[in-house]
Amino acid sequence: MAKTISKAAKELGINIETIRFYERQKLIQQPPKPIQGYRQYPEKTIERIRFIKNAQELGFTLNEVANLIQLNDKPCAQVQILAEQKLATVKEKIAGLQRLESALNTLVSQCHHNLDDNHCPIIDSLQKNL
Amino acid sequence: MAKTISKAAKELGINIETIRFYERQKLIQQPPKPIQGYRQYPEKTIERIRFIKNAQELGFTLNEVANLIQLNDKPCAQVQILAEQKLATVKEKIAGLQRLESALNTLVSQCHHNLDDNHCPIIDSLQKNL
DNA sequence: GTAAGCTCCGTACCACTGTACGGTGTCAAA
DNA sequence: TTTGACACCGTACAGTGGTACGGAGCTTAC
Repeated sequence: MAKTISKAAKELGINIETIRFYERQKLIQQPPKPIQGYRQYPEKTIERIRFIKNAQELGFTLNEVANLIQLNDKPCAQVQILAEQKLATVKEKIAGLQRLESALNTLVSQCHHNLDDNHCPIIDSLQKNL
Repeated sequence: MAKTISKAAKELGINIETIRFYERQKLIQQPPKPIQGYRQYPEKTIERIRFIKNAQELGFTLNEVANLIQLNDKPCAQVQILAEQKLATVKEKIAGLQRLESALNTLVSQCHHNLDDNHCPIIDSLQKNL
């Protein structure tokens, strides 16, 4: 089940060095070095890296991911509080992105209605004081 | 009309050093140094900085802003394509965050129904593949 | 005309998120 | 048993987006 670092990296589609970096950042645990042979990365660790990558995709920094991961040692009640806080920031992020979405939508549709190809409403609007 | 760097920075609500940084990055042109006195930042330059800041708010990197600036002379259609690409990634991010939101919601409500404080459904789920 | 307060400029530094390098150890196959 | 590939480890460097500092020079107000 467990894999060497390069197999793990390949499966995850990331660089070996990234895995080592996450180890240094304490985002994942470095598997113990066996007396003989290379470190073996268990499926659990690989899943955690996938979790990190997923969270990053969603706009979480590694620091935020670390917080999420630290939920591990705490009693359920505390985990819940942290999860609720996270939920609130997720909601804020969604709201922010939705504002962005509608701003971009407006701009793009202005472009659609624009007949003068040499004059762009997006460029205009970015020059204004919002 | 033109302003010294600190007046410009103040008007824009940014740090003086940020203006200098943009000059070094060639995002704005440094006004010529007069024989006597300090550099004068014309309204056009201030507008461009506003442009940069607005574009950043919309999630464009400085590199993308540089592209946008180069598009200034180009047809609207090309600007539109860039904006649409950005729009697509924003939509993806929103969808991802909404999935996360509902996952967190589920977990939190599971916590609510959980009686054993030493065993947390959220922790269980973090071990899993998202 | 002098002090306070700007500007100028180069350089250094910051956090973040990796990536690369070089020397050495280990493994597996021919 | 030798060879080539991979692992290990520490350290250095990279790109992004700034921020800080220090020693000049210049301006403005008193």
